[in-house]
Amino acid sequence: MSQTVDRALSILPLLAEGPADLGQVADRLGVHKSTALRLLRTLHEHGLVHRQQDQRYRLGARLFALAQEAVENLDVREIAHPHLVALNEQIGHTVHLAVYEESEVLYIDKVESRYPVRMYSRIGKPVAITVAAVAKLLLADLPEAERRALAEKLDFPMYTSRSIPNAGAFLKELATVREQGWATDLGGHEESINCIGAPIRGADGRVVAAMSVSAPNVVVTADELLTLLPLVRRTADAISREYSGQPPRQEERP
Amino acid sequence: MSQTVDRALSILPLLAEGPADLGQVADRLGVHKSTALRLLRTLHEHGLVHRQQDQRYRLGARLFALAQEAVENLDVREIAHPHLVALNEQIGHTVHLAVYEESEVLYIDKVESRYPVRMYSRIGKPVAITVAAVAKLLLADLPEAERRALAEKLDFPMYTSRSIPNAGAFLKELATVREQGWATDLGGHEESINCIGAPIRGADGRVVAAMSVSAPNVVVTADELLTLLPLVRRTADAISREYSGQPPRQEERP
DNA sequence: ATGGGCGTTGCGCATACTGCAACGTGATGG
DNA sequence: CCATCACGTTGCAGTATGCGCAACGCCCAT
Repeated sequence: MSQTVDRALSILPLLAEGPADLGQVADRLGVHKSTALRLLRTLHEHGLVHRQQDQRYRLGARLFALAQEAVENLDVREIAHPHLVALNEQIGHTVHLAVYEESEVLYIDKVESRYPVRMYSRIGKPVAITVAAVAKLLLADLPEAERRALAEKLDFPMYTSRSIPNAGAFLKELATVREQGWATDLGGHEESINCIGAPIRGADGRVVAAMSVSAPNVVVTADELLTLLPLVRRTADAISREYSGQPPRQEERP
Repeated sequence: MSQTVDRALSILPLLAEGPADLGQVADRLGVHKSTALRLLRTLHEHGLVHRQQDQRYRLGARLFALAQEAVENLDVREIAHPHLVALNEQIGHTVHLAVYEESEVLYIDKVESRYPVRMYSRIGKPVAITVAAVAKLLLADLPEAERRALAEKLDFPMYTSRSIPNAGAFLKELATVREQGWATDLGGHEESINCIGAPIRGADGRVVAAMSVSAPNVVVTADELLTLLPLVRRTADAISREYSGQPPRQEERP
């Protein structure tokens, strides 16, 4: 690898600790001042480093801009898809991916069950927001005030006898989901269908998407479905890691 | 400046647009593939670049971590102080700097008036949150739900006849402040004291602090104070630019 | 089978980076 | 008030270091 670049990049974590002047940078790099100066100049031209008027250097605005731009251009679906397919191949049931957008939860990807019995859902279609596992996961991560405001606005249709009936019960359920880090929908939308879901998180820990596995009673019981939970959570975590740009753990290739 | 580092850093904005493979990077840099490979490897070792399993490169987790760390280590007060002093020297009145923290607005810096008449305020002391100009500026930037939740919780003491009396009036005032980008307190806290304030924003546009200029009626009338508004706003903008690591505009050295 | 596209490696050459020493400047203190 | 120091900056000569080339291995598609 490149020595020059290596040295230059070593400056960044150093400046992350706090502002430093030329001498300090040169010392900690173990190079001559003039060398450090040239490196800092280059970093400066790219905006990664900012020079304050006491001449000391700190990290620059470009760093934020880059991180932000990268996040905006990140496509959860693209990253998640191979993982979802792999999971589907392993367990056979329908797998969903959903995001929260403007007070709605939308399916953005789906891998169909291998079994003949299928369920009604369509990519781009809003989710039954008061009962679906993915909806619970996404809403559970909202700031408390927003969560409460949204809960007040919602209708709570009784799709089945096990649907969540009102805002109070809903907020309580969200608290549980937030606590445990996974969610279920056991016959709350369609009497005979159960779901288990897990959240996908970005680099900052915020939930950016949620995935779920759905199966009808006739194929597996709710209890059997729940035994798949560790697998689902591991898949979601693997997607989270890859989405946030961290190296994948061993043995977790999709 | 350094050619190698220059090339390496040029890769970052390129990858911010989206994932790219080795060939694309080499082409856009105008260098041989082997060169691009070495640069990418170095970036990779520092975690700034992440390799997904289709072999393409994207920005890595370290970049996000650095950006976040940089934000945390930013000290608004340190950056703002010389600007506040310069403003005080120019206009003579008391200048305040305040931030929002855990449902409170706190003074974190103050430059005393040159005039004998002073006002009561202390660094670290919570601000009269329902009337102070700085409080309005900071609260006006909160997410709508949080703003409303906070307004409901607050008391609205009638310091003077012009104090804001209730949550409704307060939220309306915040909407105005949010709209116009500056705020006043005309005798709302102490009958004879007026304030004008402006927000200080970070790189992402969020309000990170607010500053204000205060003066008693006996020195300048409210109308006279308002003529200083452009100056205050320009100072706040200069601080914002420096805080977010952008180069200062000409003729705006503190 | 066979070709093309891709990432990777080893190597010789010269470019571009390094460290030194000297200079300018602004602050400190005797 | 000048001396001294500390710090950033500049020009330069030597060479370490990064460069492009060409060849290799691999996988996929034809």
